[in-house]
Amino acid sequence: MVKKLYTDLKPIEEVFTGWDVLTPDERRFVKNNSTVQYYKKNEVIHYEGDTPTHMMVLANGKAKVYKEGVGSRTQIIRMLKPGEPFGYRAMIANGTYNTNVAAFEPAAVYMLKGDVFISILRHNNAFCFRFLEELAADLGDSDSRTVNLTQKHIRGRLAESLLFLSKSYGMEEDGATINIYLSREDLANLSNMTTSNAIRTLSSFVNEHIIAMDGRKLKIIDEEKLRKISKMG
Amino acid sequence: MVKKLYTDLKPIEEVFTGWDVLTPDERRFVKNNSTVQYYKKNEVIHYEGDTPTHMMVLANGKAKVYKEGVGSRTQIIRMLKPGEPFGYRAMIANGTYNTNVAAFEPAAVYMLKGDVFISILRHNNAFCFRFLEELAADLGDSDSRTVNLTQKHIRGRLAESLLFLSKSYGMEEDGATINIYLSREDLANLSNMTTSNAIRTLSSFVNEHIIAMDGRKLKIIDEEKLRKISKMG
DNA sequence: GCTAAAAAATGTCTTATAACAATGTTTTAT
DNA sequence: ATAAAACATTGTTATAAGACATTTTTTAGC
Repeated sequence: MVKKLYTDLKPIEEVFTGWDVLTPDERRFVKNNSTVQYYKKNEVIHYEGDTPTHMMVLANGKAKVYKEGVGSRTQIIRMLKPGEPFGYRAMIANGTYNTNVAAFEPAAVYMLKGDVFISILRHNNAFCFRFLEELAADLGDSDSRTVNLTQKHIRGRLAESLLFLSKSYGMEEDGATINIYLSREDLANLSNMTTSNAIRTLSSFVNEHIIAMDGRKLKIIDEEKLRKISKMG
Repeated sequence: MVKKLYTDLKPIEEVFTGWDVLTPDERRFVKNNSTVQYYKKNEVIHYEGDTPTHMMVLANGKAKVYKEGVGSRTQIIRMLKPGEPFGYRAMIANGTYNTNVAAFEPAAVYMLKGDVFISILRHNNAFCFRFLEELAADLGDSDSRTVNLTQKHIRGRLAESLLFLSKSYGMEEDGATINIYLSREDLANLSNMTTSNAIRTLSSFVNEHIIAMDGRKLKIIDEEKLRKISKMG
């Protein structure tokens, strides 16, 4: 099983497009200083407060970036899919991790030594610019997210999460089932609400024929309506 | 008056430390492609949705970065003080402005042509890295802010805002009065609450001898208690 | 396959905070 | 100096969403 994963895994230079701009030497440097780590379902990849040591790229699986707030309430900040880099922000900012990251499902993570990553950032301008773009996009998203989570009402927040998940992870073959299966609790933590309210609101959406549910499988029936609810707040 | 401002103004290379890493040629390039714009109290510097044309640095005055959310509710995302760059995130992300920026008080803004800014980013690695650090720090702040604004209760959010303002803008000579005078509405928009509730909560803090008020002048009496309230939520 | 544990579902009750309204106070403009 | 507008204050009411409790269903471990 683990062996199968090893052979299935695309090499680090292929999963993440950011390496495109590296010289052959730099590529070798990256390859020689990278390892793969495997994580079980629900296993934590790094904790808030820890000192970052590696720049990471999710090779496969799905993961959540989250923060524990007041009174052990959890807020999911961002979600990761294969090919996405993470864990590097803290290193660049020269601080500790600001968030936790955990795998939703069995995951493989490429880990590039921190000093190697920083060294390339400092020498290869195109590579540096590439990450500048990445952070610029993330910051815009984060600011929007702040406003959406604070101002929208429950229905709007949940509708937004469903649209986000479907856009981010895509649909299954039927073209309607969202290609990620979250627990109600995770869905609640993504949408800033209690688990009970996530369940209740999902049920309302089913009654209103906006979505269909089969356990954790969520199918979007009326995307237009969902979009409207998300927009209205 | 305007003339006085002109002569008082430090040159663009001095207000913002990011230029340190430029070559003499680049410095000249920046100087030759920069202008100064003056804004009146409450004047908007740029709007959400506009296409960015310049990288800007607040030369003097104070400004707010904010978003209009659902039902014309406003959320202040960030506040600017002299020497801080802004308006460049959208340019790097190759999109439109995600936020509005407006001056709290009469302000002077250095404006560097966008293509010049991008060109230097793409050629000077140290300069690029400098902005990478800037964005990395801002993203960490934004993520924390999301959680604080969604999970803390009203008192916690207001306490946090007061601590933030005092740290960010400093104190007056008395060592206690916060060196920025915000309207109740702005304070509310910074703290994600209605104006009425900002006023009510400020009054409670006064009754509890945590702060003292004199119009818009806010004096922190018991910082320890404020910190505790902010932490507890 | 059975038991224990975790997750989902639902109901009821409470409360924090927004919404609305009315009045007093300070700025600003002329 | 005066009127108008903006801002601050306070009270009352309504409600969205959390807290808590209970039951049902699903999942995981042995």
